[in-house]
Amino acid sequence: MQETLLEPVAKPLRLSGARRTAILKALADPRRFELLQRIARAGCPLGCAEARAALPISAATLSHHVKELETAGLIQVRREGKFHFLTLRSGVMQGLIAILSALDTDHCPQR
Amino acid sequence: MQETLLEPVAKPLRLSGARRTAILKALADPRRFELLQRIARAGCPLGCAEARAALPISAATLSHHVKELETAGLIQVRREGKFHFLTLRSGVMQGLIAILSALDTDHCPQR
DNA sequence: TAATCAATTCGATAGTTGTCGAAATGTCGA
DNA sequence: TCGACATTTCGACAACTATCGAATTGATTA
Repeated sequence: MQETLLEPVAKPLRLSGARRTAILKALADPRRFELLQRIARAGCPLGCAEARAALPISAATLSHHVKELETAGLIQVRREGKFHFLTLRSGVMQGLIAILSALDTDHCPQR
Repeated sequence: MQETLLEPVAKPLRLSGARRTAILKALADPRRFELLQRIARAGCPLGCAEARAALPISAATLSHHVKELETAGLIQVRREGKFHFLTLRSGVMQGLIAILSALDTDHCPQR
């Protein structure tokens, strides 16, 4: 791995089938999606307190969703003492988009 | 990526939040995803018999998945007498990709 | 009309998941 | 060390979903 760290936009990652499914499942929950949108719009590292204020869910549930997003590799969690900060991992999203595009571009000449 | 002239790719649809969730849920099942890939690669209208041969599931389960994909608007089912033929609705996928791209392009300057 | 085949619906079941409150863990400041 | 605060884990529960076999609907053909 070389110079990827400060890149705002990473290259599309190659995703396995299992990973693809995990990501799609993570995205398929409206609260998690909302959370991702907040993170994307936040100027970036989003504190959990802000996240919680944005979503009408308990701390336990938020923790659950954050873990799902982290496990799927969609976000990165920077843990600084008491607080956690959430950022997107953009290469993953690009990888997913690449897969979805392939579904579309193989389009048929309609019989 | 070169801009395409030959493909019957539709314009991206604008998707509501509920629709987006329905689509992501539909995509998040591995069998449904596999089915979509088959349809995409098939040269197009895919018969249910072929679909069934490709997936290790019962007719009842296939019927269930086809309905899910149809309800989400990802595929169109042309019913001709005894047989049904499946085709992609490509505008929907483009719409989803547009939404997912938005998640990514708002990327932060990694403070 | 009867038999046959494709697909759907029904009913049941097992597994998954979103949610919470309560308890536990971990961090920081006084 | 103590207490306040942030987050996680635990245990439980309700809702949802993928799956199947059996029964059903609907179309084609003998």
